[in-house]
Amino acid sequence: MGTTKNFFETYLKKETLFLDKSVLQSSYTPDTIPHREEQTKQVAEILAPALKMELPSNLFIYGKTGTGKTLVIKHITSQLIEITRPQQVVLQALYTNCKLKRVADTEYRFIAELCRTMGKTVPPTGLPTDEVYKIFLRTIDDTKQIIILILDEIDHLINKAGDEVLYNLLRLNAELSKCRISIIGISNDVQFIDYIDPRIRSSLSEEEIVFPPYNALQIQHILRDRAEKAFKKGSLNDGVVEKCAAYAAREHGDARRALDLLRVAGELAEREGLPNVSVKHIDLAEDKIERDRLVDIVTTQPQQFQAVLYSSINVCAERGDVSTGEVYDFYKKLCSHIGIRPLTQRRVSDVIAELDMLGIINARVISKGRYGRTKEISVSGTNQEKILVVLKEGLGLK
DNA sequence: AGGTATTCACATGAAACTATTCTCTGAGTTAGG
DNA sequence: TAACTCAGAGAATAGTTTCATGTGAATACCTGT
Repeated sequence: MGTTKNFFETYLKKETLFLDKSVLQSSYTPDTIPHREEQTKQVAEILAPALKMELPSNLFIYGKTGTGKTLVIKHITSQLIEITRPQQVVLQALYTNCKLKRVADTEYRFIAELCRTMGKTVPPTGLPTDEVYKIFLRTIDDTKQIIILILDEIDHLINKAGDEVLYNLLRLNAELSKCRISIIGISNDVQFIDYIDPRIRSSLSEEEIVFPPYNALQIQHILRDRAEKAFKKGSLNDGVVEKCAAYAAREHGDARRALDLLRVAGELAEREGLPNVSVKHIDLAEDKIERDRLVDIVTTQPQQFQAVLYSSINVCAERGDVSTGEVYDFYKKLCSHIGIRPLTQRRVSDVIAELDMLGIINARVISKGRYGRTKEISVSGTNQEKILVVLKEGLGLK
């Protein structure tokens, strides 16, 4: 008790490295977006007609994660709304992230989500889908206005729900009398547009803008900008920003990642009670971020997934690369041991594929000729111990 | 030796089934006037 | 008679199971030299 109190007291007294940590968080919106002037201008030009109550073209934006797509769009739409507020032009920007709200991965839920952002309460299930469409229509069509619908990570939505959603959305304008909708799609996947119906494609991407990745220098610039606000003077050693930028540039110029890296490195240094962040903290930070990510994913997996993962790790530890069948055998024994009903091999095969997608294990299909065709499963294990602990916890093993 | 055909051990697909959540509807029930 | 309750029908989703079909290449099996 007393020691905890002491700890808190010294904690409070301890010098912090940060001035304002929130500057490094992904929710932070800077006033200016460096190295995105060109894109900002393009988007502004495309959306400008909305000011005169004309419908802007539909827009499609590509770019890898952390290239500032969302930032630019949010920035511009909020400015647009700011300007229109005193005038009689009514403009609304509806922003939906199709991935973050992982509930919105079917057509029904997606539309329901839109209704909810409009302030309507829609039951999560129980209504026919077109009923929800009607609710949405009625809600937006009661005033003369322009709506800019922003669909972030749209590829996610289409992958799960199919492209009919888009078709219906695009057709919506025909059924509206007072209100007009313009759609902005944002996607990480550059090839995504090739997979959807050409008719939808042409009307959805009347305009296209590509956000190229930042290069190392640009990331350095961004980092320095933010670091100046986030950290106290002189708390970053030489080379820290450079190294952060280099790491992030290696990963297709992801600025968000660079910022995370810097923030976590700062936290680590601070926890050690050091007066400044040094290069080695970047490495530690990268390790920590990866480990946290894995542990987080694993704990949130359903029990069956955990069981399959546990089996994979164990069998792999025993004899290196293994096949689906071997994992399945172990898995069946595990199930009877802990008393859960085993899934079919068909399902386990899918589960393994999904675990592979999550990056927890590696599975690739190989043919061993006469000896069949199977997945070759391996576990790249730098952080296995921690994951195993989590798994045993989740499965109720000693 | 060179060329086909087999064959293994799953992969991959599609459809159908189960369980669950949630709304809506209308019949039956209740309580108050 | 109005208000309330409650079961059942329907809509929708997640997670499987069942059934069916596909598949890459190491081997087995030919064939003709």
